[in-house]
Amino acid sequence: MKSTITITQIAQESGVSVATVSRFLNGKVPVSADKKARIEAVVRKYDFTPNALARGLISKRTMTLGVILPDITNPYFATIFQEVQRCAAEEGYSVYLCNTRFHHGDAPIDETGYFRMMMDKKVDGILIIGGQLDMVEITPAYKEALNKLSASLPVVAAGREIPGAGCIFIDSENGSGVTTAYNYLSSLGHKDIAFVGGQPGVTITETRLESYKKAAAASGRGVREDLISLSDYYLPDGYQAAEALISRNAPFTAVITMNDNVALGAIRAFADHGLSVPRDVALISCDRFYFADYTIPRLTSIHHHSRRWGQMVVRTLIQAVQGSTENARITFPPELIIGESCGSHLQH
Amino acid sequence: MKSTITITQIAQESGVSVATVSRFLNGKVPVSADKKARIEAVVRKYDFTPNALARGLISKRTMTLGVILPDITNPYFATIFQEVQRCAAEEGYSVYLCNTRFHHGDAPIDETGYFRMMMDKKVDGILIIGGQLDMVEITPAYKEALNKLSASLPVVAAGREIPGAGCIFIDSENGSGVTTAYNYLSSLGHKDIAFVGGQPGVTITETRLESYKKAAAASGRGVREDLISLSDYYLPDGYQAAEALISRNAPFTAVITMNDNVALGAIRAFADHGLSVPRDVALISCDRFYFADYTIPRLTSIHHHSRRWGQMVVRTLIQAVQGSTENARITFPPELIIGESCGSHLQH
DNA sequence: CTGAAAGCGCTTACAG
DNA sequence: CTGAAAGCGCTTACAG
Repeated sequence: MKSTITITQIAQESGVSVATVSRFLNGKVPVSADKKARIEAVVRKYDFTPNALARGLISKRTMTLGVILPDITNPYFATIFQEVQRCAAEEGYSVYLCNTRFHHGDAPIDETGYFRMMMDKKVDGILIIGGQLDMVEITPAYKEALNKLSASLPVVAAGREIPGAGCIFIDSENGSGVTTAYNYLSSLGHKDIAFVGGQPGVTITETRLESYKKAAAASGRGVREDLISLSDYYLPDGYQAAEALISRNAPFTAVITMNDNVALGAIRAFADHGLSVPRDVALISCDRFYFADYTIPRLTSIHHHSRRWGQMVVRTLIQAVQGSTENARITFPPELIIGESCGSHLQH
Repeated sequence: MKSTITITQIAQESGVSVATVSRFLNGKVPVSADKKARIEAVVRKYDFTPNALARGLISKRTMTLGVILPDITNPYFATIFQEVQRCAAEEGYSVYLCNTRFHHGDAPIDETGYFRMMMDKKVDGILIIGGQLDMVEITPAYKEALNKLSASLPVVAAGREIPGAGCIFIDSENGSGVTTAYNYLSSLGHKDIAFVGGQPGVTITETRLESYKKAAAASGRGVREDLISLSDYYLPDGYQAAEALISRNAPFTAVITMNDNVALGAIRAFADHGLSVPRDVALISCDRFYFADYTIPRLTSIHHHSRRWGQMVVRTLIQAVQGSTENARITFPPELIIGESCGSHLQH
């Protein structure tokens, strides 16, 4: 539309060379006071800022980051992304957001298309959260694409570590939250504790399930497969998984759910089958979402500090972009937030 | 990191000029079959794709869009954004996401900084949803920045129309949903209907409040200011606004809330004050969020079809980018989804 | 159909 | 401190 002004015109009008204008703009090399003043006046007159494309083309830095994640409508990812984008903006970076999963039940689209897109756009670094990365079985095509990606730019991958992929891996989950949840439910007297939600074949689900099984085994009751009802991460999944659990007629008095979406779905299903949480079923969830303090009942859940985690992840990425090899991988211990859904507030 | 391959190298290895490779890559101009084959082989060998920066610099099209919105953790925006990004990706566009509001209670950051960022990055078009745009009082600085922005690239602005700003304005709200909600509550026998949530001074709040007042006036009972309790759009706001309403000791039997976050907060506040929804208070909300079918009680709310709306908005933007002047502004009538929160399922 | 050349708007050695 | 020049990796008239 409007013909935009360029550094050449600024130079002409200021009576200096483009090189000097460039130096003024970048502020690294000293420029004499009088030229500085002249340039500044012209720059201000036109409200000039340099073309980031031209700048990126020659300097090999675009001040641009890419984030690839499954589903921004999932509060877990939204919270992390928001923090990532905020910190990035503070450092002067713009960030692309690429979703790979759009509707509950739909197959996710291929992430590697985004890899290509981001490489072409010459982003300075990429953050991948979950998705194919988090599958227990990685396809060779995905691994190859990831290799290629991380060979050409810094990649921070939040999820399961893939040996030899050349990314900086950050693990967000070690299952300790589930252990805490299990033990807390045990301490309230529960013996038959079910596990609800999460997609089989995904690392985070398997990790949490593993912790659950270990805790169940340690409790002396042993692992009971009929108390495990997997599905996926959304509300309808929680609903269905809870219904499936109920239909088995296996006795249970408590459940651990994969996240707060699943928890809401499960609570709803229980209610529709005449079971009240926490009166009939105690519930503890993972990945505390923003609404957890306001549901009926308030959720008791494991807080994974996703906001702080997002900050840490983006800082790691920016450091990698800026050439640091240091691997500032601080982890935050998950924290049990007591609400009402496990019924402990009813006890004395 | 890895030195990337360029069109020049592809040309050399294929034994053709860079111009021919470029033509092959763009597929617009015919290339002879044998050269095509040779180039194709080399391109495939290196898995070559052109540098989007260089391409954008010369062609003036970056295949990049910018989205500026208040808060991606708000399900309303997340749903819209997701649809925008999906459609954009289908058309080959990458999209930047810029948040302006990060924490409940924090002041939003200045959007005009993002305007600059997006202009520098030479995005092909920008979508602005809400934020300062939606304030009843627009600051001169904002208006000037918006003018400048829309003078240099296509801008689709979802929110209140600002005369002379040069944007394509799309209105998402005419208050008719609130009218529907009010009338429905009336038909259930409610006389004292309150309005809860929403930030004063924001167009969407004022528009809905206006509809509420009109409906109240039309009902014969008149507008009662003590039944209006504004605040903001988040859960804690719904909670506080509901508490404020209760504390006034003005009788009411039903409420209309600004959105489903506010609804959840309000329901929670009512519960904490011994009021059950829908037994003691009937509730209808706006901006149906994804969890509305799973809360206790299930929410009755006005569905604004934000997914379809997002599709329409991004298509309008892409058309504008591609030079269309047509203003494909289809609107979807809001739809009342009956859940349980207004208690109609209890009546016979 | 095709190549040589100009040019997009910058940055950065290089030589003063 | 400063300018002329080369160059980033492409596209696109222009002339065949």
